Amino acid sequence: MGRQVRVRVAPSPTGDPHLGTAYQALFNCAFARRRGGKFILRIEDTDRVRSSEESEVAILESLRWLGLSWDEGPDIGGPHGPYRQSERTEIYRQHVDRLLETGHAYRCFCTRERLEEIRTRQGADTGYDRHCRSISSKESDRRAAAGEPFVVRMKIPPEGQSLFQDLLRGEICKEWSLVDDQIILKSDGFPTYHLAVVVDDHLMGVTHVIRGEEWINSVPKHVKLYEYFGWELPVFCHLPLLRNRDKSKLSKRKNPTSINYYRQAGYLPEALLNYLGLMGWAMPTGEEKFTLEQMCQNLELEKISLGGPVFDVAKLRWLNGRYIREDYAPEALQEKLEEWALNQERIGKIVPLVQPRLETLADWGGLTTAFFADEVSLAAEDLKMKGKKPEELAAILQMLVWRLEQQRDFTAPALDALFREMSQKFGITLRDLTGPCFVALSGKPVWTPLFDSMEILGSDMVRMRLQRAIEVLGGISGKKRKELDKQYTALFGYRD
RNA sequence: GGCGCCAUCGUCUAGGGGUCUAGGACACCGCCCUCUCAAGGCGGAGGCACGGGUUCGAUUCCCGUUGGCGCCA
Repeated sequence: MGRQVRVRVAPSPTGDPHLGTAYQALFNCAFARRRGGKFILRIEDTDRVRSSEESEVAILESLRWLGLSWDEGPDIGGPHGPYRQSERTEIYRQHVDRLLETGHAYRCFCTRERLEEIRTRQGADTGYDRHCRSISSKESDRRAAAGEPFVVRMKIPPEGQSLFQDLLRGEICKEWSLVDDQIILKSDGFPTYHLAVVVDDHLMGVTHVIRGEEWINSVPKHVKLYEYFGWELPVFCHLPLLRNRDKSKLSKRKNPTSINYYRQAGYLPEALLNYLGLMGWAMPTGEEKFTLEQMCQNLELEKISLGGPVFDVAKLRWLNGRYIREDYAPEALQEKLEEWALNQERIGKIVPLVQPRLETLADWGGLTTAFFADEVSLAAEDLKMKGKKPEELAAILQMLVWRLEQQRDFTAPALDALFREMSQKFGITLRDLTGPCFVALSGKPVWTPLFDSMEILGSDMVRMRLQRAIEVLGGISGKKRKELDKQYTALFGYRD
């Protein structure tokens, strides 16, 4: 039992802080503590287009809110930094050079056109044809020096099979002939996930790679890289994926996945974390309510069950209720409520919005419930847009949700501009567009000013309520969604 | 489509060759408590996907089928 246990969670800062990240973080963190090891937080921001600092900040913030803490990370540093992949490009480049020198990797100069041609010619099943693998290193150096753009690919054995052990699943076997010569360095000089994860995990001394099941298929490549570098393998442990009610991978279309949403919706961090701990795992006693501390004392990775657990909000609500009932004296609960939303700051923002609409002070209650609620009750007949059928309205709302997902500045003036732009592009009036939004967000056609109200509600709650309105309108089929996606791209550019 | 992973009540799970008449929790239903509703207590309905092996005996082990999910395209 030589080395100290070191584990990590490695989120990509490309969007809202996701429940899945919290889930992985929880099991990694608990395992590290159980074994007296270290838990590392690393930011995987090699996707320069999609990564943002706001997202990174939001992720760290929400993990902290949940009560998770890490021993090393971009915010607190540590002996194996930097902990942000974008700051480690030089390290990756050196490692790629090393593979190039030892002949385990090669430069690929193929153009996008050529790659597409291969794809159409060979059909979907086979990947890259290894065309550039035969270029001599002298020739390769010359072309690179001449400034020709290239990516670097790792060499995969043409035949045989890859065998590796997964802590939970035992031996896993995969034919090499089915594995592509994976790109490890992109043309922009940034590494791909596969290289970065291996280099970082090794350099950071990671002993156990505990992550989502979605990565199982890429383990052979990783194992090969460890071999090429001559490094000791970590233990691989692939956890099941959180699921929607229909068993598909948890997604924001079908469930709120943003941790911020749960915070806004009045869930307690300890309850949410506890609930995540119930996904795939159970206390030896069977007790369902437990603290992070108790989980740390009892976690056995081997006991994790592998069927993908469905994230069931109803049970989360019940657990949350137990915490509220059992762990808070009325005074403490009052403090919680203040911390949540019943505070001067939030109420101070709402007062000016309702003042023109109050005839008595008591009108406050009816006018402001939507600010202190999770879902609002919706009547389908109130959700309508002049001259549009329900499914057309649903489509417009869907594109609005997509547009809002990309909106970082969620202040009233910015939302004002966004709505004007959208209504113009849809060829409808601003009023046409805002009408159904009042209903979707407040449950009623009449409310406080939309953009200011949206700012107060926050992006996560707004999107969740719009999403729900779309469902009330009958939802959007898979086929329709694809069409909409195209239409959206034409109007607003790529999303995600 | 190819490959990989997975499979206990609707959902989360316990169990793992005989103790299983398969245990608990959420949700559901009924009763009790009670000024209502919750909460709480008691009870009910509800599950080992299917087919072959192995075995004296499989829900538990092996193989196949089916189904689900994921990854790649």
